[in-house]
Amino acid sequence: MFDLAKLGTRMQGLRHDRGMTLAELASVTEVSVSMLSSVERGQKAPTVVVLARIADGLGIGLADLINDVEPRRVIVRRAAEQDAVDEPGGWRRTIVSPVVPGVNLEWVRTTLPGGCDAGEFPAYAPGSHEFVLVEKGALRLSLDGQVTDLLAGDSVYFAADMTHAYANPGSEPCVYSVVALIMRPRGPQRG
Amino acid sequence: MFDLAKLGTRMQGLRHDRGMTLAELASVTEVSVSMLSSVERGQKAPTVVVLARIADGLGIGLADLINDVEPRRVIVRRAAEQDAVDEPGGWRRTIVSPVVPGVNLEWVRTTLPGGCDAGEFPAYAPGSHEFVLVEKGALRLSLDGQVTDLLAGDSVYFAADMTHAYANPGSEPCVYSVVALIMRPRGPQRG
DNA sequence: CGCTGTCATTCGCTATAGTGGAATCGAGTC
DNA sequence: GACTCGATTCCACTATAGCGAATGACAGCG
Repeated sequence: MFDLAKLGTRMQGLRHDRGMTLAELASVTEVSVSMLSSVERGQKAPTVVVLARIADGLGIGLADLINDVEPRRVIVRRAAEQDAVDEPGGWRRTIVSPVVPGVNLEWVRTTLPGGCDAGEFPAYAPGSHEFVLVEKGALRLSLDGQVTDLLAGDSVYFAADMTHAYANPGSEPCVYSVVALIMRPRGPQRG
Repeated sequence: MFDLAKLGTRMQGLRHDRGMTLAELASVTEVSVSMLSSVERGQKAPTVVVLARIADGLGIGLADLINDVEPRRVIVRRAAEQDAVDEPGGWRRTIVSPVVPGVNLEWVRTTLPGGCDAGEFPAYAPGSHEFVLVEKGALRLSLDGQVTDLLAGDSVYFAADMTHAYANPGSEPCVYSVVALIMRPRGPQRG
């Protein structure tokens, strides 16, 4: 069940952080003072439209307003800037998936020696997906420059239309599998 | 202004991806069919409470439903939070792939004790594909009754619109991964 | 050709979100 | 004390979210 009280508390905190009164927020959001007060007290459940106006008035995204209300079972990292170095070494990759006509799925199992960098891969066409499972050791995954460290058992999904690089930051070998659903680029496209 | 039509379209897409009807989603979410239909068509603005129930019924976070501007790009699942299911018979399966809206890919890693039979799975809809990689031990794969024995390192592809059964004929444990691309015809589906 | 089952939409009704206003209740301040 | 300011709570009222049931729409089947 959705925790209205928690949402209200969070809303009030954000409003106070900005030094706003209910009346001020009301004039910005076009939501009545009484409604704002009710929502902050968890006494009424706003519609998404009203909540979106409130979030906008607070200068944040609607999802941000909700994110902390719901316990997050996953970690989200957004694409940032591109910043990666590549240097191929003595690593080994195994193509697991047989080539099947009409199926654009690739399954590659890779073993990276300690300290080895598998290099950077270009962004695929939008709509491409990639899954990674670390079986052994540690893997450093860079997505458009955003670094994520993974240990054995960890798995990741990411939209593959961003540059992605794999490296083994540890000293012992790292074994990981990559399953990729690759979309063919439509029309002229680079990469 | 909040785009209700977009939210509705997204909701409907997610529901279709899961092969659910309005009635099925209604029974899971405790939201009436008519309300679901209205929201999908952008004709009504649900309250956060209702929207939270819908998101839950779709198996995603509320923020994910709302965050249409920026669909989730990166999802990390730590080893500690992997869903491990212990099936009767002493075998264990781990759902590797995070749930990604719009992507009907399933990645399951299974450990079968010696002599264990994981049982038979029904045929999926035509157009479904399945890949298997044996990491350790031996695996006996039965496809529409035809038996294939696999050893560590072996991999196989098969069109998943046939019945398929997994068993460990040896005495030592068998570890294997299955990547499945499932097409949704209709009706409830089981992994 | 109806009959039957399934899914989606529309319809009538009730519950409640949401408005505007006014009264009330603090805690300061002069 | 009187006055201000912000928040809360009442009120009457309207708009609409949300429900259950009826209605379409559309397939397969005799």
